[in-house]
Amino acid sequence: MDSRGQSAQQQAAAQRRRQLLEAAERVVLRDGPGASMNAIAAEAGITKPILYRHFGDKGGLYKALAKRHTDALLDALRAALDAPAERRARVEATLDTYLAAIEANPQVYRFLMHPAEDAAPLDQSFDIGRHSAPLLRRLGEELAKVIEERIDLGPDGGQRARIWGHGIVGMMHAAGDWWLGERPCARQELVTTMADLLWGRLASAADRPGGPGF
Amino acid sequence: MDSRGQSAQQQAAAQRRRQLLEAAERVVLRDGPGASMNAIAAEAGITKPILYRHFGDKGGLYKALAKRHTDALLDALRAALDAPAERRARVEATLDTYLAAIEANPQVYRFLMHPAEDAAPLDQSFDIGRHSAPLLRRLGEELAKVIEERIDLGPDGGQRARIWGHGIVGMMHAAGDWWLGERPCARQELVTTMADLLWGRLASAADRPGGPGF
DNA sequence: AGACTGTAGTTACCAGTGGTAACCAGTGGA
DNA sequence: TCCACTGGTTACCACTGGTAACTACAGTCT
Repeated sequence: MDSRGQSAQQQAAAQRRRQLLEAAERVVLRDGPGASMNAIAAEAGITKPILYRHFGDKGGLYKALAKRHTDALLDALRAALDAPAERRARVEATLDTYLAAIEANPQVYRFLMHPAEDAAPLDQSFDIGRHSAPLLRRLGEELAKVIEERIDLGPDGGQRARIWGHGIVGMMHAAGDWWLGERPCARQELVTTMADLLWGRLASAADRPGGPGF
Repeated sequence: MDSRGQSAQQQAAAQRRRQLLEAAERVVLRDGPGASMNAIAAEAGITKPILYRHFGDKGGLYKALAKRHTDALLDALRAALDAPAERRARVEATLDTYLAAIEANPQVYRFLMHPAEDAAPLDQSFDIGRHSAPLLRRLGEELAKVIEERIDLGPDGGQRARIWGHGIVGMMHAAGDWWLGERPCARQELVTTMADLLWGRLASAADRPGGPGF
């Protein structure tokens, strides 16, 4: 074996795989998540069966395609989360990083959030959320880990941290999705307002005069 | 026209439509969101084309199917939101209502959240989130309305209310989805912990000893 | 040289999907 | 009796994901 522990053939195969993934990405960006395997193969200058040899099935291709972006996003978020600053600043930086990413290329993140409903016809077992949004799950778990490591939440803190992790990620995602569709305000304002929500301003805000509180 | 403003024929058609929807619901609950039009038609004891006469296309059927459940859920949530109690109690009641609903029949809500990626092949315009989760959008807007009506958020309060509305709904959804998959704790604990998050406990919690704060 | 093996690539196909055109049968009214 | 209408059907279309069977060319061993 050579210095990297793989033969020249394996290396060539890996490079080919990268080329195919790039072609697939071009097509998905152009045609949306419903892009067909035929279209992807054509873009790569080949035909379907070799795609299947490399990636098994469409899910495999999409998973490989997703991995690169999720890893990149996760790295960026971890960096924001680990920056040397006080808690509020970190939260805002993390939110802003996420929003900047989805703003930069929305198609990619639409694809990541809704990756190919497969729905095996004979699968009796009900698998809610397994294919729904793996990226969100990963983000939630990751955030939960950071929260648990850094904040003292008393007994059962692990449980609380996970709930908060998934909850905050969901908040970020839903608000970001809505914002991206309507663009009702600047990114900074969205970030500040969401951080305010996490800082308890919903609880401390005054009732509107003349009605029962929310 | 008769007392309800429709002929007997129209009335019969509406009833037929209801029957078809019930059959469709049975199939979707059994086979998941990927259920085929053929299967639905067979369950209703008929064949495809009359489904298309009634609902136009699959999206139409699914939209009609979704409407009933979303309306029911929205009503329940509005009731919890409007109950005569203090703010915290209302928030908890609303969260609990949502979680109880998705717990009661998860399949229905999985269907509502991911209703049939259509992705018209020639649609160049990028429509992030338009088909992704109409129910979540509706919930977000609804909550935003309630927040705006009842809480004084100063100038630009409408904007803030919408951000919070979508954010809170996203939090509720993501945490609920995760919880439903793993069932790591009782519903009540999830509700309390999420409400704590909204009440600013993330901001007020102490750092873990020996590290920079989150 | 010549045979053997493995791999990239092809064509041609399969079952099943959403969707539609054309037709058939019964029913009420002129 | 003939006409329009309506619920329903069969038979099809283009296309999808996925696969089997084949060709063509690389390298290797005898």
